[in-house]
Amino acid sequence: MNKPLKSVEKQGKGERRRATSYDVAELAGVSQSAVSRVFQDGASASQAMRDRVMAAADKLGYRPNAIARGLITQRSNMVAVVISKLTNLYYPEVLVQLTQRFSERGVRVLLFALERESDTGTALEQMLQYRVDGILTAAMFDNDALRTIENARIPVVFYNRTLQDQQVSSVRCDQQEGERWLVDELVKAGHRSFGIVEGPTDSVVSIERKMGALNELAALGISDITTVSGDYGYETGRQCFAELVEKHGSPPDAVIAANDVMAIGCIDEAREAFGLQVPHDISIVGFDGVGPARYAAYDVTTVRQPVERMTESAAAMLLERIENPDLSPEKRAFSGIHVRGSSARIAAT
Amino acid sequence: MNKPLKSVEKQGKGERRRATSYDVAELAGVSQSAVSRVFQDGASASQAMRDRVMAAADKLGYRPNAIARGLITQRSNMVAVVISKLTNLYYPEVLVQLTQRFSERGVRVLLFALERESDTGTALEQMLQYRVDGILTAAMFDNDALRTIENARIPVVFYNRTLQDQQVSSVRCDQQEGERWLVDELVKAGHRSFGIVEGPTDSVVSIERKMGALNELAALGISDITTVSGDYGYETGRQCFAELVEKHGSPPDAVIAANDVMAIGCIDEAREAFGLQVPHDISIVGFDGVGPARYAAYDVTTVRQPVERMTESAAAMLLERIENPDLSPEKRAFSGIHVRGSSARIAAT
DNA sequence: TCCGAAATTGCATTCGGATGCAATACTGCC
DNA sequence: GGCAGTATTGCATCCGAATGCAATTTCGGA
Repeated sequence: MNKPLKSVEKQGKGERRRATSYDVAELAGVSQSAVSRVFQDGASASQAMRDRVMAAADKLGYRPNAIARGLITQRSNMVAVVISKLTNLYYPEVLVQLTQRFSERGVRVLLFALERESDTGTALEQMLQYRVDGILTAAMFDNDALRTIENARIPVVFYNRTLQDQQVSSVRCDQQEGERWLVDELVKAGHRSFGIVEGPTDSVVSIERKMGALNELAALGISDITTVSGDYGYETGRQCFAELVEKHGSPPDAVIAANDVMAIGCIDEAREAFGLQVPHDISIVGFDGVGPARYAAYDVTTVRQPVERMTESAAAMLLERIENPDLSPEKRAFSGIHVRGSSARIAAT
Repeated sequence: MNKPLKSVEKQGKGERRRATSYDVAELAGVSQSAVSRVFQDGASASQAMRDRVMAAADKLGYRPNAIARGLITQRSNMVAVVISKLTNLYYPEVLVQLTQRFSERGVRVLLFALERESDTGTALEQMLQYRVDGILTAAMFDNDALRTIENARIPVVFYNRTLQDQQVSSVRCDQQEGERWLVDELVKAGHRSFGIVEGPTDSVVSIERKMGALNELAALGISDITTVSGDYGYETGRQCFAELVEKHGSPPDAVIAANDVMAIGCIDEAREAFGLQVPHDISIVGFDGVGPARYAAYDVTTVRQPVERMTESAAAMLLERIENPDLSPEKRAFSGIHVRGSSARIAAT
C-alpha cells in the first residue's frame, strides 16, 4: 500500500500537510515515479505527462522535498562554509561572494561561524551529520578533524590557509609575495627601522604575513625590527602602535600591520598620541584592501586580495571535487593587488 | 529483511559506505531502534546498552544521518537566514551573530545571500524545498512570497523591516526614534539648514530613516532641507555630499546620512573637496554604529543598533514560533544607542 | 498494415533513522 | 518467593523521492 493514508485535500486547514509526490500523482492520475521524473532534469517523460503533473503540482503547491531526495540520492547538495568570527573584517565579503557562487550552481550553503578559529569540534560534527557534499573553510582544522573528514571522504578546500606537509586543496592569496612587495617598497624609500604588528597568534594568515615580512627584511639585511601582536581589531591596532614605540624607544621608520584595520589603528594612534604625520614622519602599511583602507583619511598602502577571483576559484575547485572525488588536491595561490596609498612614503608606480 | 546488504567492514576501502545505525546495531548485537534511542535525548536506554552501542559506534565512526532524521521527524533543524548583499556594511556582523545564536541552540543555518533585495524568488523556492523550520530575513519579501510562506506554515521573523499592515513578526531598531534624536540634537545646537543623504531607494530601512528625519524636522519647523540619494557606499557618500552642496548652493549646516559609511564619505568630501572643518563648519551624522564610525579620523555621531540584543531577540522569537506555531506575530523595536561623536557640533551628554 | 526499436510509464524497493506497540527484563515491596 | 509496576528492548512501519527493471505505448519504416 503506497497510497498516503490521508490525501491533502481531505485535511482540516489547521493542520494541512505539505503535498508530496504521492498527492500530486493521485490528483494527476499517474504514478509517483512519474511525478518524480517530471521534477528531474534528465528523466524521460512525455509532454502530456509533464503538463498533467505540473498542473496538479501547481494546484497543490507541491515542492519536491530536498531532504527526502538527499536521503535516496546520497547527495545533500549542501556545502559547509566555515568562517571564524575574528578571522578578518574582510571575510564577510568573502562569505557573501562564496554563497552567491554556490547558489548560482544550485548548491546550498550551510554556514558555520566559529567563535574562535579553534572551535571546529561541534561544527565539524554537525556538518558530518548533515552529510554536506563538501567543506569550504576559512578556519583551520586540527589533525584529528582532518583525519575524520578524510575518512568520511568529504572534499575540502581551504581558504587562505593550507598545510604545507599535507595533501589538501586550497585557494589562497600569496601573503609572502605581498609582504615582500611592501617591504621592498619601504626599504627602497629609505626606511631602515621597522615595526611589525601581527594578528592573533592562532591565525595562520597572520603568521604567514609576519614571516613574509621578516624573511624579506632579513634578505635585505635589515635587523632593526620590533614586533608586537594584536587581534586584527582597530583598538588593538592603536595599542600596538603605542607598545611598538615604547619597545623600540622611538617610533620606527615604518610599521607593517597584519591587516588594514590594525594599520588604521596605528595611523590614528601615531597621529593622535604621538603627533606624527603620516607618511611624512612614519610610513604605515596594511594588508587586505578592505573598504576603510580607501577612506581619504587613511588611504592605506596595502595589498588587496583578489576576492572575486579567489572565491570563484575556491567554489569551482570544491564543486569539481564533489563531482569527481578522485581529483588530486591542488593548491592555488593568487597574487595580491599592490595598492599604493598615501599612508607610506614610497614611490608611485 | 532489514539488514543491509553489505556491512561496512566487508567493503573495499575505496568505496567505503558511511556507517548506518544498522551497522552499529549489528556490531553491537542489538536492534537498530536501540541505536536510534541511544543517540536521542529523552529516549530510554540502559547504561549497559549505551556503552555497547557507543563502543560500536566509535569503532565504525558512526554519526546519525541528520537528513534521514529530518525526513522522519519532519524537522530539519535548519533555518534559512536571508541577507542581501548591499543591505548594509553592518549586516555581516548581524549574520555572524545570528548564526552563533542558532548554533548554540542546536539549529543550523542555511544561508541565502541575495544580489539585490528583490531577488527572493529562487531563494524562497530553495528554502521551501529544504524544509527549513523557519526563516529569518533581512530582505523584504513581496506579497506572493509572503503568501507562499504563510501557506507552507513556516514561521518568519523579519530583521529591521516590517509590514505595518501585515501580521508578521519582526525585530527592528527604531529608526524613527534614532533620527528624532539626531535631529533634535542638531537643531538644539543651532543648525537650521539640513542635507539628507538617503540610501538605495528599495531599502525599507533607508526610507524609514529619511521619513524619521523629515518628520522631526517638520515638527520643529525647519524647512531648509535638501535631499540626495546614494547606495550606502563610501563613494556615493562623497558624491552625495558634492551634489548636496550644488543643489543647496552652499554647504548646509548639517548632513544626515542614512548610514555611517555614507556619513564618512560626506566627511571626507567636505574636508577634501570643500576644505570644511568637521564639526566646526558643518555637522555630519550617520546611523548604525559600525566599526569605522569609531575611527579617530571620523568619530561619527550616530545611533548604534544594539545588534547583540536584536539578534538574540530575533533568534529567540523565531525558535519560539517553531516550537509553537500558534504564537501570534510580534513586533519588537529596540531603541538605538545614542553615540555622541565629534563629527557633529552637539552638546555632550 | 505490421514488426521491431525506442520512448514512456508503473511497480517495487531503497535510503537511514524514529517511534507506537507489544514483549520482556528489572525493581521494589509485602 | 510472588506480584504489580516500571524500565528496556525489539518489531514493524513510516517519512518522501529516486531508480532498476519490466510492461506498455509510440513511432518509423518497409
